[in-house]
Amino acid sequence: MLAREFYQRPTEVVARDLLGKLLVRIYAGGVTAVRLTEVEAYLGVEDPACHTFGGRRTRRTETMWGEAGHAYVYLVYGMHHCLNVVTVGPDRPEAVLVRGGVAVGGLDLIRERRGPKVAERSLADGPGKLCQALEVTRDHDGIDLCEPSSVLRICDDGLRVGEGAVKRTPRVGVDYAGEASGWPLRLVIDSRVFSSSADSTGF
DNA sequence: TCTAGGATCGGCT
DNA sequence: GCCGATCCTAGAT
Repeated sequence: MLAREFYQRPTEVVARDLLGKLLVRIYAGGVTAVRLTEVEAYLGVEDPACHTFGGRRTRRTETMWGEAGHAYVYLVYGMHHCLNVVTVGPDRPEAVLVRGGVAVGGLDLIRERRGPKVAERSLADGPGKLCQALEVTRDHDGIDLCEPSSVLRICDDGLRVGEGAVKRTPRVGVDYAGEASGWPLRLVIDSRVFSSSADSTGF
């Protein structure tokens, strides 16, 4: 399990280092896990795309104003949840949006949540899908990812993601943010590198 | 109170 | 590629 210090670093560094890590969900029915392949950095009060831009502090965003290493979960479009991890520290309301990953553990349980017809690579390749796959809801807003008993945690299993494997692009769905919508704060790695047939070049 | 719009997804063309 | 679903949040009145 990643320690608090991991999250207390600059948001872009945390985002970069989250790629390849395991997001693990522990619940009554078992354990599921997703390896993270897509994240976005949201840089707080100076970032027009961020929920806390300009110092906005509301009931929804309260978790972002707290300690690093906690989960910030909110509802978008009235029906999908989005999971973020809070970074930096108190009164620096920044976060990394977890946009997608590859299901690697508890596949049967994930399929129960996502449906039997969904292609394996599509089980968690979007922020809403990932939350559905791991049964993450607003009930988890504010939980501590560093607490040993936490039902949601992020682990390092030793996989190393080489710099050459990381692609940087503008963030998705933030056209309203003007110039900031073009900032290259979305980080992705090719999920195919995790298939058994791929070689490990670049890692 | 009221209202506009959203850090998405899946089905249909 | 387009479009509707669906409801909460934030900001305005």
